[in-house]
Amino acid sequence: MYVSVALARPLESTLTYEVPERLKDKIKPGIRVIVPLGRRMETGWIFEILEKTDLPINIIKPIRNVVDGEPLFDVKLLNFLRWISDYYLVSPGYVAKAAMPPGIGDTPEFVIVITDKGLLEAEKLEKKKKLSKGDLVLSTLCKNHKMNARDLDKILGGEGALRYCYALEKQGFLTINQEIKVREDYLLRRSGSILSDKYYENPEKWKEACKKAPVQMKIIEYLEERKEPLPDDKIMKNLDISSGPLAELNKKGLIKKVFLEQERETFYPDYDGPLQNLPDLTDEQMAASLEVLKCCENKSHRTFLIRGITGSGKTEVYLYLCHKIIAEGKKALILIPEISLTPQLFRRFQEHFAGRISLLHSGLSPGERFEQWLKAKRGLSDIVVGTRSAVFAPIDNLGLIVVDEEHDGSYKQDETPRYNARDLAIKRGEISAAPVLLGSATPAVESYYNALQGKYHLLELKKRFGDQELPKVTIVDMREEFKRTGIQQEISSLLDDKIKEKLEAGGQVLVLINRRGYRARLICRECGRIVLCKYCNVAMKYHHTIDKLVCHFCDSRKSVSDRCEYCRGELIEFAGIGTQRVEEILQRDFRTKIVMRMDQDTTGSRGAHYRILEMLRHGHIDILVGTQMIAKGHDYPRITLVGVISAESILALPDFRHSEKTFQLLTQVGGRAGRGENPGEVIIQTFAPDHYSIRFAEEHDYVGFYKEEILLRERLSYPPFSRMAVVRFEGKDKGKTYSDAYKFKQILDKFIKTGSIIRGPKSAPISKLRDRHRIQIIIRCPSRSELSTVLAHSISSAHKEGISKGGYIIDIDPYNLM
DNA sequence: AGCACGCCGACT
DNA sequence: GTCGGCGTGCTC
Repeated sequence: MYVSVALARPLESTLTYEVPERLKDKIKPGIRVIVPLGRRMETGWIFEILEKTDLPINIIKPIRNVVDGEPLFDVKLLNFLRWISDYYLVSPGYVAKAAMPPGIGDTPEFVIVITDKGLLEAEKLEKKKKLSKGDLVLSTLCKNHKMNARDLDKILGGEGALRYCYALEKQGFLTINQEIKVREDYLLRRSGSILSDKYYENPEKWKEACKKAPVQMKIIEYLEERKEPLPDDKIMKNLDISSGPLAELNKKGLIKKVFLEQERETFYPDYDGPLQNLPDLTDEQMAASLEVLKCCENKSHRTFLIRGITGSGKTEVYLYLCHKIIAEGKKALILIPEISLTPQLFRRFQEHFAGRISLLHSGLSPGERFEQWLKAKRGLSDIVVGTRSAVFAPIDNLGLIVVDEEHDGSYKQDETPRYNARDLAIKRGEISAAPVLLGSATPAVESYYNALQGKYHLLELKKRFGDQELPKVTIVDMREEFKRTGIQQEISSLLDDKIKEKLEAGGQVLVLINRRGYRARLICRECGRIVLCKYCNVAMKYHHTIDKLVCHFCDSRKSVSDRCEYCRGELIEFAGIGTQRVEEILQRDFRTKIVMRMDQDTTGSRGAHYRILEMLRHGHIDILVGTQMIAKGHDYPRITLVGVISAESILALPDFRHSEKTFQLLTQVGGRAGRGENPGEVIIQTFAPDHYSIRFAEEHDYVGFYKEEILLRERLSYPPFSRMAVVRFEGKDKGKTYSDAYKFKQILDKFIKTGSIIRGPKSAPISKLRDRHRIQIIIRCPSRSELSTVLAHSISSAHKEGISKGGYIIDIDPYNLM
């Protein structure tokens, strides 16, 4: 009997191990095992049980041990993980690791033991005057015969003691073993006590014996009364004692130690109001819901895209559907971009399903997260709400998956395994035969395109809840403003006036600044155009050292002129302005008002987002200045004005989605205005008022925007029209083949099948490949040793590396990397 | 990833 | 010799 085991190492596939007789009945798919890998031990996940194997028998090693009593992943989830591994070309073990709740882990440890021969050798050292590092290791071990590698490092000061140990092991002076400490308790259990049989055999005798120890007596009486095992910490707390007497009773054998299941206090504010039932839906909402339910009846999987304008009440649709599918005994998974930014959504779910929700996100401690994971695993939650990693939540009988704000970039995981939780959600829905709902006011271009193509079913909510009007949007042309005043102002006179007006009327104001404006892009003061790469349509960065503009996508270069090539206007360096600065200006202009700032600096601590938003809600803030984080879906009725400081700033990012992101941000932040009785207004200040992303946002014309953007993408072969492998070949490869070239080729093959695309400047050695296989060539990598570094830093920092030798570099998922 | 092993150059 | 710094190959 064999098993295929996924290991959290960069291996292309699972490895095969033999199952020893003694472990046979403990083996099931989804269970973790400890296996030898090279000279070390690793924890891996059983993916499959195999009757036989084609591998030569002599290379197969046996499983050392079994970690779990029951599978962590069911078969559907395992298939899901396998698919991800294949699709994103990552090691299956990495995927399994990502799907694990944290805090369940195991720590491998090297243990070094000195041999008799080693002891003899160490004696000789005393005569030696100067000791080498190896000698030091030996003499240290002579004092403590058994040590782990970390402690050895500590004593010797520095790292790498193991290296000397290997040499010494060869000489037979010591042995190196590896042990994995498995946490039996999983964090979920804590130690408890119950009176032992020894006590019950003769209680009176023992009570007598404990007379002189009143505290022990107290414990015995307490345990007798309860007749069930009690957690030690609870006993200690309730009787107000320390652990001493408990240990003493244990020593006498009067109590028995047991493991108990951890009960944990809920960590989020509990909702104790009345539970709400089916929400009242508008005709539009009802029509959308029924479409989805129809799909549920047929048990067919289908992906829906709900395009609902801001304030149209997508949440009601989610809630309605959740009620319906729960009534059928099924469960729902709700994915949200970032919990800290959307406390309101979670609260809505609590109002309906309190007590039956699991909440999973990275802001929780490992223990809290594990608790929530376990609750879902045991089927105690009808609803799981969570951020991207919650797409792996252990839910049996899934009846619905919702991806709220599906366009949001935080669904992308940009560390290995790289994935987009939105796409995974669709796949998971397919595997579970559950409908998937993507919801957004501003869908990703790819999603919208998929809907137009009929791949997703498009549902639209065109009316705002309670017949609120969409805010009136006004663009302030900052070039005019500059010409008129002669000075570069942060706040235009119109915005200033409007703030005054709205505050006087008792409203609140949001001011959005995209802080990521660098000084190193060039913008025309006349026409507002930013210098873009002619191949890639992304902003080029100005490099002072070479006095040239460089494209961070294709590395093409361009000399700098003082004048704009379209209108001969003066080119200036694009200067981003900070939130702090704007906060100061506004505070100066509106002395009596309360101005607050919300950005990375002011929301560093846990719960800071929530605090600021609560202040806003309770009216303790008049003007809130912030970065994109203020744009996310909260709903504050008193906000009547939204100001955007420099709408074009995103356009200066080297990102082919810059137009899309601009349109989305403007639409989203504009949607914050006028959620109450008073209509809202939006003032957009910009140097590029004619840019289509800004123009269509002003007109609330999303169809127009998507049309334009899709045309552009088609022309430039960007997603959704291509899948791109990001590959760079630089210089000669000196006849050497890097082992990663193989990997590269694999990926290449994959992309040939899926139809990739080429663009970018010519690069001789690979041009043939490019013509044949249509690959975009982007990153350069000097050598394999820097491959991981370069990958980790992704495109932009790859350019900082000095380039000498040839090499290949790869990163495969365009949605993730880009 | 992380370890083993080999090669090389710097320094006793 | 010894030590440390790369570069490369391999893990059932």
